[in-house]
Amino acid sequence: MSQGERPRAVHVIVDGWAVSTKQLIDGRRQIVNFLVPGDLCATNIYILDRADHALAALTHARVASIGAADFEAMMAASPRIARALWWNELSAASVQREWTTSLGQRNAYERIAHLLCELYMRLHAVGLTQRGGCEFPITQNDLADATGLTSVHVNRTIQQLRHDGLIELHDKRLIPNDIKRLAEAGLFHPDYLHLAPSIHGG
Amino acid sequence: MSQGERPRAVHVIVDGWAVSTKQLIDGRRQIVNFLVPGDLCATNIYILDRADHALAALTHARVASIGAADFEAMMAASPRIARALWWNELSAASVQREWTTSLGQRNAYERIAHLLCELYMRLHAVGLTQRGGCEFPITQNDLADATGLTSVHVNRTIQQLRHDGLIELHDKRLIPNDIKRLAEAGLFHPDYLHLAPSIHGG
DNA sequence: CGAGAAGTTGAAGCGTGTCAAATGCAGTGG
DNA sequence: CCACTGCATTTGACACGCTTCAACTTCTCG
Repeated sequence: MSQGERPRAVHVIVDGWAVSTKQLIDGRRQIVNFLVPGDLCATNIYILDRADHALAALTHARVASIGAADFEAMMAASPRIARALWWNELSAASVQREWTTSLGQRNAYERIAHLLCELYMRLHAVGLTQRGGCEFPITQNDLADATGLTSVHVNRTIQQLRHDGLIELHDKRLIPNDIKRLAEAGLFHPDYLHLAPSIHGG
Repeated sequence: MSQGERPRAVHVIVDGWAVSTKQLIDGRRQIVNFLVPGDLCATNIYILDRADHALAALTHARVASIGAADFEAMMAASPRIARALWWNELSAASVQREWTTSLGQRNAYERIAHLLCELYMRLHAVGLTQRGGCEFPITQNDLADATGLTSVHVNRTIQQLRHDGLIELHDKRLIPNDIKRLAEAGLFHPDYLHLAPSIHGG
């Protein structure tokens, strides 16, 4: 999906990673969210005009699409589903506020620590961590676009995190060696993710 | 409403200004949105656990509250209202993404120009502009907390905007002298606000 | 008329950006 | 199997936007 396009369907990431991005007219690009398996996106089929952000796959990814009509029918048919969709939208908004806060208040080191924490926790919540680590196909360039830093500075900051024993990061895998200290370093507090309630509403 | 509190009601700003803020454990504060008359907030009564952000009045303000039960009844009773509320939530999310982009990609000058543009347009959309200007009760300190800058640098940047003839800002009033150039300076494109459709859905 | 909040100013320092080049690594084709 | 290509990562030197600190001024309002 491209920025400015009229969205036609709701997408669910089945497999793989994707990003949601916004682009300024002069080309600067901001990644506004990472999407991992289980994540919904483009719920804004309700907003009739153009999409304000773009979606792109980071890895080879499988994506399920639900047409607008089906989506609305689903919402109408089951209050339980409607509620779950509300819940999903609201917790996505909460994550977006946390990103705003990160970019506004945290420095490079805290920002990256926080982002790594968030992604690890989100993957953990959907059972996608193994042996204390997780897949991590994000390039330092993408991290730069997500954190509002340059890739050069991202590189230096990651080296610092490694040196401080907080993470291992290589071969597209992230291992938070000391997730507690990583969370402290990033002033990370998982509440904003609103995780845990696998069954919600009713 | 405080961060960490269990939200009880949906609020509507009837009159006056408010802010939605997030605070880090060490005290740093980020303003994640400004709320002007007509704005809804704390729709997250659906998220059962704690509020991830706080609400505070900036000026003397009148606020209407809708209890959770009434709110849900309203949604259930009228698909039209439900749809409007969805629309409201989705466009709020869009604004939040734009803020993320601002903090990540725009420099101080662009950031402030963009924010002033946004607020002016939002006020304009609800008929709260007069003679090419609008009320502007936001202190430079608040602007700093919203843009992730220091108040000192906000001050200098505003002086620059004044000097460049883009705005007048005094006595709690903002006058965008040249809104077109201000928008250009802030790389502002109003699409993300999803304004205009006063009657929506159906 | 006094006191606190908001706005303004100057000088110095630091975090992050910029530019440029080197290195490593995976895929491709000869 | 090796040259070739392109992308991701790493490194160094230098520049600059923004912060910090501290003082001063101007407003607001009881």
